[in-house]
Order: sequence, then C-alpha cells, then structure tokens
Amino acid sequence: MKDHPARREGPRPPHPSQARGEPRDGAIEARRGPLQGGRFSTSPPLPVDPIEEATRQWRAHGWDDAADGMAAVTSLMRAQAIVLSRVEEVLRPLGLSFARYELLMLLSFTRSGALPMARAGALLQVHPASVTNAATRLEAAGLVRRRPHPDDGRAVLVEITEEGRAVADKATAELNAGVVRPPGLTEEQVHTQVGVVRELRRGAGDFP
Amino acid sequence: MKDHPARREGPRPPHPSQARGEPRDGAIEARRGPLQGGRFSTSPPLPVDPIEEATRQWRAHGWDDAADGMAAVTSLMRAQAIVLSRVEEVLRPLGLSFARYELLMLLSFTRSGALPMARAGALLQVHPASVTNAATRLEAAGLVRRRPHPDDGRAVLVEITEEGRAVADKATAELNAGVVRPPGLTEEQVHTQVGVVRELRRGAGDFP
DNA sequence: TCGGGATACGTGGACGTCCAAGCAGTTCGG
DNA sequence: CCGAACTGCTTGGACGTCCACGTATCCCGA
Repeated sequence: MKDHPARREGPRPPHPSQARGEPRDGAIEARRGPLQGGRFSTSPPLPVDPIEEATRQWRAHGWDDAADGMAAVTSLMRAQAIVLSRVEEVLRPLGLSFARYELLMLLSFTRSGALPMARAGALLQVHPASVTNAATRLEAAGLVRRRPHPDDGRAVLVEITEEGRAVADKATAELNAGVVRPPGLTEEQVHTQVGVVRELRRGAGDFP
Repeated sequence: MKDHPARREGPRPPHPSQARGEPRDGAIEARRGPLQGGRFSTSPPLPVDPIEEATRQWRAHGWDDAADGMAAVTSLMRAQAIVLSRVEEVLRPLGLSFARYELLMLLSFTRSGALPMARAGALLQVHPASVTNAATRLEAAGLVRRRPHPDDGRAVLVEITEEGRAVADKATAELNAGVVRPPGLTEEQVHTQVGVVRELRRGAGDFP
C-alpha cells in the first residue's frame, strides 16, 4: 500500500522550476494540465494508453473474458495513485498526509473531539497499527493528544487539539478548492463512480 | 503510499513453499464471504457505511458542493485497498506481489522478453526506483534476469526467465479465475468504471 | 574535439499499510 | 472467585511508492 502508495511530508527544496533552470519568476508556473498526478521517467509521454494496450494483449492471449476485469483492476490502481498524488500535493505544505488528514477530520466530526484508537481504525477501515502511526505523527505535530480512556484501561483516546482543528479546517478549504471541486469529472460520473464502489465495498463486508 | 496504498507478501507465516512442515490440509479454511478485502478491528462490522456518514457530515458543515467529491476520493481509496488486497491474496502463494506481477506480465508481452528499466517504468507508470525494487526481488526469485543494454551503457535490460513465464502464466490463470472473472460488478459497471478512469488518466497526462 | 546537460540506475530515507507478537486490562464461565 | 479467552494498543518487520543524491554514460552544440 498499499498504496498506495505515495506520500511524503518533509521539505522539498528543489522545486521543478529551479531544477529546470527556469529563469522566470516562478509566478505562474502554470501546472501543466489540471494538476498532474505523477508522471516519471524523463522520456516523452506515452503515445498510447498503456492500459488499453495491455487489454489488447490480454485478448490476444485468449483471455477475452478476463480482459475487462484486468483493465478495471489496473485502472483502479492508477486512478488511486493519481488522486492520492493530487491530494497530498495540496496537503504537503500543511504538514499533513491524506491518512493523517482523514484521522483529523474523523475526530473533528465527533462531539467530544475524541475517539478510542480502535474505533477510529474501524471507521477509517485501516489496520490498527496504521492508526497508531498516524496518531503518533499528529501528536508530534501537536494536532492531536492521547489520553487514557476513563472507563477502559486498555483503550486510548485520541483527541483533536485546537491547533488540530485549525489545520483541519485550512486543509479542508484547500482540498475543496484545489482538488475536489474542480470538475475533473462530471457530477454524474462521480455519482456513478461512488455507487459502483459502494457495491464493491458492501460486497467486501465493509457494511451491511 | 501511498498506497497505496497497502501491500505485503513476505511474512506469510506458514511460508507456503518451504518453511513449515506440511500445512495440514488447510483445504477449506473457507474464505469468509466472497474474498473480503481487508477488515480489521475485532469489533462487529459497522452498522452503516462510513463513507456515506462522512458525506453527511460534509454537508452538515456546509461543504455541500465538495461532499460528492470527497466521497469519490475516499471511495476510490477504499476500492483500491479492497481490490489490491484480493489480488495479493491470490498472488501471495506464488511469491508474487501485484507490482512484481505487473512487471512480469509486461515483460512477457514483449517479443524479446526484455525491456530497459526506464521503459518498463514508463509503461507501468511508476517511479523508476519502484522498478528497481521489483526487478531486484524478481531477480532474487529467479523470475527475471538483468542484462546490460547492448547499445547503451547506461541502460539495463530486465529479461523474463523461463521460470518467470511459468509463474506468470500460473498467476494469470489464478487471478482470472479468482478475482477478475467473478462478477463482483456488472460488465456495464466495469466499462463505466474504466471509461471514467480513462478520462481521469488522460487529464493527468498519462497519454494524449 | 570537448565539455556541459540530459539520461539511466542504484541507494538511502520517509511514509503508509499490513501482519505477527507481546503486554496489559477486561470478561466470562465453571 | 479465579483463570482462560478476548480486547486494545504498541512495536518491529516487510513491502511498495516516492524523492533526493551520486555515479556512469550518452549526446549535442560551441
């Protein structure tokens, strides 16, 4: 993880602008395209869609009935990488990763601003160890605080701090403006997408 | 990752191949449900869809126009985790991860069975370092071989071995049967999904 | 011809994700 | 009432992904 996959957080001194010997004031730097989600290799962009090409190969090998499925799988992987990349690009300046942002928002939606670690893990649908990881880093940044559970000696409550709320609000505003709202997809496409995935998730036992 | 977002492969406890003495006919072990994609926390399954709940919160906070977008993002992340989990569950017994499987298949589709590392990275759309990683592990398993590029002293060719082809074929057969073919989604849903993502990828500059 | 810039890889580090194991606190049945 | 089974959390590992560097090689223009 996945992957998932891409994340960082530290300082990134050499911005693409200077590495390229870009003389101009970085003023506009016009993101090529609507925020590209991660293209590597210095070579020129591919002339054809690699996934479509793979699908062709699949059929050529006689796996016709599996071709669409594989295309769906690889498409999904790539889509996740692209979107995650865009999200983290926005979050990075705030010292957040998407995982940490999710935990922070989850806590901010709570009445008391606190949740037992296990509960958070269940709601975020990630492994308990991942919650520990995120909580530790958020705590180091002063965005959350750990507190023993009053009624259960085993449990630990993660509680969002005032600063945490502030950062979460700022992050949300920037995400809404920079990634979510910009229509990369039609409203209908988004609905379809979410609907399809909901069935997938239900089938995986995410919820009844 | 992200990543992804999520992945593993090494520490399967009863090293299927060598480690343990014979695993008693673990024959049935009945996968609960249709191959669940990763549910943690011992607590009972959630009573409601956490993503839907989050969307509700989003609206309640006045971010109506961003609610659907956030739902799309989180849905995508979860979908990727679920599918990746299922795929790797099938590949694990073969000593493969999805990343390694992809590289292996890419090579198998080549006439000569070999590609320069950079070319592979471009086609798989992952960072060059990821290719190095996958190639190293596949090489250790004897599934690929590294060879200096005949015409370019900088480049390295990764070449699939006979054993690599055999493992790749076996993996493909099992993936087709165990994950891809089983209709978790309608054929139409799959097409829609792939189509939507294709636009996303095109927008990200994956291909013209 | 020659030197600077571009390209190809590998390495080390940061992160997130998962699993397995270990420790402590809770529950429940005999 | 006590021990076994169960929970909750943390730690240490493995893996994949990306970035920043360093090194070797290639290529092109002065």
